[in-house]
Amino acid sequence: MYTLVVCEKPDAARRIAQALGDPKESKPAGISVFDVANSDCHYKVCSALGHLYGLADSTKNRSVYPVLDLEWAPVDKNPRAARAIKVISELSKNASAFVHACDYDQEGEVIGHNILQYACGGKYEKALRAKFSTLTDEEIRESFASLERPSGGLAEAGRSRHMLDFIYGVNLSRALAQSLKMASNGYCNLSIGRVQGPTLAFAVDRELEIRLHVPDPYWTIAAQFEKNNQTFSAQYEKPKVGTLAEAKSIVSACIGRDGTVSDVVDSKAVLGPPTPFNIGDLQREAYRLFKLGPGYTLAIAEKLYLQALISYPRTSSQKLPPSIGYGKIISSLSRIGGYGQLTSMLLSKGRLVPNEGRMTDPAHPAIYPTGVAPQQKLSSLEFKVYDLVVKRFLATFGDPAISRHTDVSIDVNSHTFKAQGRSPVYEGWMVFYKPHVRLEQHELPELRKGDLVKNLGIDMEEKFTQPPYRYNQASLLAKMEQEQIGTKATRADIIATLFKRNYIASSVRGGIEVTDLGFAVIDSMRTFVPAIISTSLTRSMEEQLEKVEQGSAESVLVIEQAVDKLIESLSAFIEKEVDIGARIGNAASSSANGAQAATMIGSCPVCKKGQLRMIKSYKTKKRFVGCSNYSGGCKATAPLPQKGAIRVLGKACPECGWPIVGVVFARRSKHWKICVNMQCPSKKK
DNA sequence: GCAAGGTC
Repeated sequence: MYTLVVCEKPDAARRIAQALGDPKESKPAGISVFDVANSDCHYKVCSALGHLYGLADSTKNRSVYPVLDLEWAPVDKNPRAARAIKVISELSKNASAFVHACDYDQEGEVIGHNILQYACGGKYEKALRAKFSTLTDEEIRESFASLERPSGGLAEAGRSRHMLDFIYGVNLSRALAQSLKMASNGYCNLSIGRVQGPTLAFAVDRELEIRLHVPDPYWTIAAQFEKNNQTFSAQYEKPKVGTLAEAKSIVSACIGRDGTVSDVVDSKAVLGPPTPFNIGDLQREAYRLFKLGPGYTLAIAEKLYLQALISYPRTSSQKLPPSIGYGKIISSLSRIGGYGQLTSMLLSKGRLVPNEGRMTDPAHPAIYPTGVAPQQKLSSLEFKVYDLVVKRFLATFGDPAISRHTDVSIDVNSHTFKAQGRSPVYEGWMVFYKPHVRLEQHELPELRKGDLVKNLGIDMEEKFTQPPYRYNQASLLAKMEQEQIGTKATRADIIATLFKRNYIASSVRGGIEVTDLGFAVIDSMRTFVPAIISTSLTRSMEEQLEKVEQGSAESVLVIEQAVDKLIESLSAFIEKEVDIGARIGNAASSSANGAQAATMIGSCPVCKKGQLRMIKSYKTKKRFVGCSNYSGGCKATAPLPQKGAIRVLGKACPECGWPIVGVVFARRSKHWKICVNMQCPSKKK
């Protein structure tokens, strides 16, 4: 007889088995099972692959809604998960006891609960719960020494969360699709949900801010001074001068007059080392440095993890417990090409203390390199991410960096100008994080209070207040983190879904633009189901589920209440269904033919009415030329080269009348001028 | 061809 230990993922099963003793691994149906026999107990440690059970629609018909009758069923489309269920189910038959050892959080509780209930024959309440905050040997042993009955409330809250998300998400998504069908018999893959809604709304709100932005003029004034044959510049004390008259009067008061140093303040700025990466930090940094999308970064990190080069990446922790063995990892890294010099600096430093962040994770520490040397050659992007993880890890052990700041005030005819000097004193941790960071260096001449400085010139410049920046993938993900919607494992996916739905699109500079379709969806939801595009739905859901967890609310009632509200919203929605569908249909077609991304390149020689525009196809993501009179029946199109920047030259081809565009490549190695018309007689020559 | 959440 043995105790069956159910874990959330294979990696966790392996660590738990190792912490419990000396495991023997077997692989029935390709699923790892670890056998650990001690003097006093015998464990079989097995593992799920995340959720093995999910909610299923009992009607099985996607055009029917509302669907409120849900059941838990094995996840389909994942043969490995199906095999895991089979293996666990088989192992449960001869088990005398059960330990629920999934991640100690709400989803982990659900994963283990469902396996114990559905695969092990209703063993959840009889099982014991292992509670750990990270998978270190000590914590695992401690958790197994103090096993308790599981909290049914936590599982109930988690299962209700699945229900609520399904009920809102699936039904509203179907309502959107159905409205389109009622209006035009069209079909478009539409969706909305508790996280998609607010995320799209963030982008919409930003888009509106940008559209409503009125540029306000202001003036900046800069002065050039000289001292001891060294020139330096200083800014007027007010960084923005509001009127032209004021700016002019300042310039005319100061022009040609030398200045006097009225104040010199020396200070030391200390910049502490960074915290170790959690997945969000890594995604943001990889975007900042390499312009890698968060989903891509996650995929690369997983690959590195599967090659044992880095620790488990899907973590929210910014902690590095000593049990991972700092010294051992750092000395192993010293044997991997290029890190020797950095690691020896750290190893000679004596005590190693990482600068940990505030965030924690129920199962894993922050992301760190394992010290294992890459067995196969990494692709250039894989290497970049790996190298970033290594350098970040090393940097967290570094000393604070120190920089000297010199802030100088210069008086010119009773006007004050400010100059700032920055000089590095001590690089500290930045040495490990090169080339991704460096101390600012900006020298000023030696200046003392009372010194005279020669005025070499004063310039004013008119500027305009800028609209806020568009979100990019990294900043939208950061906004989701800030607003606490989605999870570390799903945020990148949610953004990818919004792209896939054509709700948002990437502009040339990486900014996220909202398409007409995105606007139409948000508009309809704002009118009929405002809760679904607001973060307050997540907040109130969390509150309700907290009560379910504590046992002070019935999950059935919480779900019923949500259903009532949804039905109310849906009936109002259905009344206006045709109008909504028409609006969405129009928006979908304008998004699909790329009306937003159009750049005019010349007049259309075919219909002689429209303008030829450069369009990015939302389907193929490729650019091409199309006529603005497309809806009026002009089908003039032409392909474009997919690489290089297209320059609008405003010239028509003398042979055929189609526009000629320039194609410029980044390194200026090539430069073409081409007629876009594929059938142009000039091409036959 | 619908959510969000796990994980591979």
